[in-house]
Amino acid sequence: MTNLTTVIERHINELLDAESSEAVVSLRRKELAKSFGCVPSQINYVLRSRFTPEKGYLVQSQRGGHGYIRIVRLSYENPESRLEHINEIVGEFLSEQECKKLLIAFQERGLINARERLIIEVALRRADDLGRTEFDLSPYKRGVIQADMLKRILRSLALA
Amino acid sequence: MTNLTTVIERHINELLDAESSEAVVSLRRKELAKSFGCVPSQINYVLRSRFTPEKGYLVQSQRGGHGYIRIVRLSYENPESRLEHINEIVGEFLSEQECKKLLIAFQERGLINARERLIIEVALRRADDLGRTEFDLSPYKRGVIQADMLKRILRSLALA
DNA sequence: AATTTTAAGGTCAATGTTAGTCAAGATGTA
DNA sequence: TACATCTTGACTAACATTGACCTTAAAATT
Repeated sequence: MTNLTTVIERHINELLDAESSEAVVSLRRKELAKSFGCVPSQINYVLRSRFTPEKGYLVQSQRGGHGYIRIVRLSYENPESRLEHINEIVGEFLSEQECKKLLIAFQERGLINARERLIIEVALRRADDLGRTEFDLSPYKRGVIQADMLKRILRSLALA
Repeated sequence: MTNLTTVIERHINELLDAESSEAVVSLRRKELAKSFGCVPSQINYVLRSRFTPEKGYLVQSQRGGHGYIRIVRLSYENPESRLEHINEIVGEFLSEQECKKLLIAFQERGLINARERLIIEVALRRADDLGRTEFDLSPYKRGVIQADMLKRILRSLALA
């Protein structure tokens, strides 16, 4: 028994997979909620928590009569857009938890595999540990170093 | 009478061994703790001390309803068994050039691939750069840090 | 054309259910 | 003894679900 949010997430992903060309899907919030037996705002929660930019999605919507929710799965095919995307989602500072989340998301998107994730986690952990135990850096400064190192690694992969 | 942490560690490893294909296991923290008659946070201690990326494990978790802890084992072989060999090859100190040579050799032996080598090079170079520009470390000290980080990464991959 | 009605979607706060953190104390070990 | 490792529990943070109330856009009416 998995949670509803994940079930709805999978359903939307199936719809996207079925779109051979564009990977865009349009939904009616109320209908989707009804078919899963939940309140409409649950759909917003699914979108907010699962179809985020760092997971590679764009969400557009319109209210009123003939309203809709449109979900786009972005591909970032050319190196330029991948670099831009990486800079955008990693940002200037990353906590250890945020780092892990991002790496998991990247693995789920197929941008890195498990071994690569392992290497990156070990390197970042060591850098963080050195910063804490050897150089007495503040959590913020360490977060900046982590974000910086992660960006460099991801950028090098994006161009490879 | 061995300690609880080790007992729980063995239990999780048995669960991983039972997974024939992918060594992945999902747990409920509270249930596991209950079955061993300990507080839930003991499970976190087991994970933090025994299932680290340095030992070849990746841990993901989710809180809230239907929460879980998922453990992935990437290297079956106990990294400790090959530790001396890695220590011997890498040594206590590594110049940037020696690093590159070593990584190329590893790639040629098929122990890592081009992407993995790239990740490692970027991480080591960044660590070296930080040591030089931010902390004014001597070349020797930086070489020690590089060697240390490389050894940790190689151990995590349980390379030959 | 302006106003009202209707039909969408959005926001937010309350609640319940997990897991994580941290530090103090207990136990084991050199 | 001194140091490291283990154990515990109080407190914190994150995630999921729900519903009351808000905003927007199109259609209908005046």
